[in-house]
Amino acid sequence: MPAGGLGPAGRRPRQPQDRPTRGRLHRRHDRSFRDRGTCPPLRHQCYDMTNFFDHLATDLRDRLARLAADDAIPALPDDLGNVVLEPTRDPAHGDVATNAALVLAKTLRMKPQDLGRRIADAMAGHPDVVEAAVAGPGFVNLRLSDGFWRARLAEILAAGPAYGESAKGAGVAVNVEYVSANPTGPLHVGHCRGAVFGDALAALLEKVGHAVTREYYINDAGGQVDTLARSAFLRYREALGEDIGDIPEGLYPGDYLIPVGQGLVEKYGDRFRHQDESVWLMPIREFAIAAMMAMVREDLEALNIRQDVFFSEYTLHTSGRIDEVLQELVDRDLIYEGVLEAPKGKQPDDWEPRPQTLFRASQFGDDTDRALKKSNGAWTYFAADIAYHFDKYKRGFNHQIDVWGADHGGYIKRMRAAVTAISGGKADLDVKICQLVKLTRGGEPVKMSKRSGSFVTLRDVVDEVGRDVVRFMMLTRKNDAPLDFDFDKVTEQSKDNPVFYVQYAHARARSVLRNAAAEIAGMDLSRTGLSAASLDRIESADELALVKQMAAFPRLLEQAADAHEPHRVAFALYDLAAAFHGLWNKGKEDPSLRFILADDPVLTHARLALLQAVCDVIASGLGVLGVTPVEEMR
RNA sequence: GUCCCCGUAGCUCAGCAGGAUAGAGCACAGGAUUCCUAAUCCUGGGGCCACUGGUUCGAAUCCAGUCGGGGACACCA
Repeated sequence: MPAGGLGPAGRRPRQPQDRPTRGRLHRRHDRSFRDRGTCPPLRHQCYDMTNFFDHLATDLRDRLARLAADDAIPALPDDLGNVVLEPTRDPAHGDVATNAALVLAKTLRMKPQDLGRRIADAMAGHPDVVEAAVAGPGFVNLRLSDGFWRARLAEILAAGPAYGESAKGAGVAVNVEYVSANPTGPLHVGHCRGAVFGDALAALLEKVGHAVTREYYINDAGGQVDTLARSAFLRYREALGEDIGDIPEGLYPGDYLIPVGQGLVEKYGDRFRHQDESVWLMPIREFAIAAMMAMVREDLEALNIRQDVFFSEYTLHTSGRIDEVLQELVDRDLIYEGVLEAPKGKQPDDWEPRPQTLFRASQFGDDTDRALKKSNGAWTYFAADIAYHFDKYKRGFNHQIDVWGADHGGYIKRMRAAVTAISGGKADLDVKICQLVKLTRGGEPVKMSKRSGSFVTLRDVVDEVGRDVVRFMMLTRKNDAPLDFDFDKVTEQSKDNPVFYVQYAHARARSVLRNAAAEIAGMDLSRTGLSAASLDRIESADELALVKQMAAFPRLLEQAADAHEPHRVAFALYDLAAAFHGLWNKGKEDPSLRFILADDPVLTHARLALLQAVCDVIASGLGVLGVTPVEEMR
């Protein structure tokens, strides 16, 4: 959809984000993923080797069951759903804590403190637990042995940048549909955010074991592509030597259509020049859409995005698929002819009560029923979208995510309603909304682009600041929060700039490893060599804190994936970078904390292993975001 | 009028499935460099988590309502 007043005459220009992305919202209480039925009540039961919280949680549950079996505590309830084992916020409370005693106290009719003491005693039997204590209102705090943490460090080194991959998703198929911009012009910044978000989310879901399909819905039916065809026809006449003057209101003025006009001349000569629109509209439309989609793919390629499926809306109309799915809804009495009430408040001037073909969306949580046919008899966009989501369902996607622009928020309920209806409640749809990107340069708003005729294109941004910067920056805010993007700031080499900050941490660590290789002869700095280092020499509190932080990374990935929030990965990397920079600078005050110690090659080797692990975790996280870790800053 | 999102430090924002004393950056004040990149780090002041009620062992977090900001509201895509 065009931005900046290019919409069909008489309509309010749409937001820069026409109908871009689409996706799935999964509010915290939306339990679609959690209730897959594959996990027993206690959280994170389906565990993976790298998420040690799972191991401990399993162990906790076993020990609770044993306590009950030994009559040390009353019988447990079936559902331990609220019992969690999580990292402590304050290191003074140990490494991990469980609320088991607080949650179970009431049903077991015990005082939280008493229950907590039994749990603590039981957990003290775990070989890695060096301290188990009841604290506060009844938390059980556990401190884990240094050896336990060193084992996690070894795991990171063994996994490398693959660290954090898990089987939690169990190969369950998820369809992520994103970008889905109308094929009427180049992608703009709004699409850019949705593109990066969707792609990172897809990668995140893959990382935790889902079978992900990345998809793009081509809106190649309807009035906008006709407008595109007319705009291309104008450029066609121009390519034939006509002076077309200014582009009339209502047509797309962008320069990007000039080569399309030339291409049309190459293909068709002057055959259409004096023909009626009814003759040239379809062939030119087809040609122009193909050209636009080629351009869109190039733009996405610039961000390293390659989607698996490009699905044409037009084919839904021509293949009878819409009639097919709607017939199913008719059979279930979910479609009727009726008259909608006029919306209150802002009423359209041309409103007239009229019988329409309506879908009973209100039976599935929508605010009102929704129209499926336009006044001219054609299907509405929504009707086609139902068929599209039905198609996805039939292709085996019980879990669907759409990533959309902010202006499509009002469309979410009906689409979710439709997915529920067409799947008989078997499929879920989460729609993720991406808020606007505010582009600035030195604080001043940036709005125009020559190439597009109005909006700043995705290409403008990527070409100027680079793919990695764009990708990272787009994820430094939660998707539903507006994002400021300042051309000057994002390329600045300072702590202000999170991209730089994280990349610098990686580069710094790599730099030490390179220097070590040059300075210290005979040390094996290969991954296997570092894995064989004497990790028991990692013993300072700061170093172990860094290890603990990295060991929490797989869990963070799982949680970010469950919440469909890839931005959490970006924030985690920032935190890890901060911890690393902090450790680094301690070496300035206290030289014994430096990584390279000429007089202690064994300790040096161990610390270099730690350094390699930092690189691995950063690389792992950046990999999810689609950002390349750098070896050095330039 | 209805629906959705948002409201946390002066500013921009995190806050992990309800958890213990609410965090970071910027800005402000002070400090650290014979050193593996000071492109960094450390310390400090700063908070009615918009408001009111509710749920409970416990609420910034969940629920209801109020106020304030943004967005969307037949047939467009």
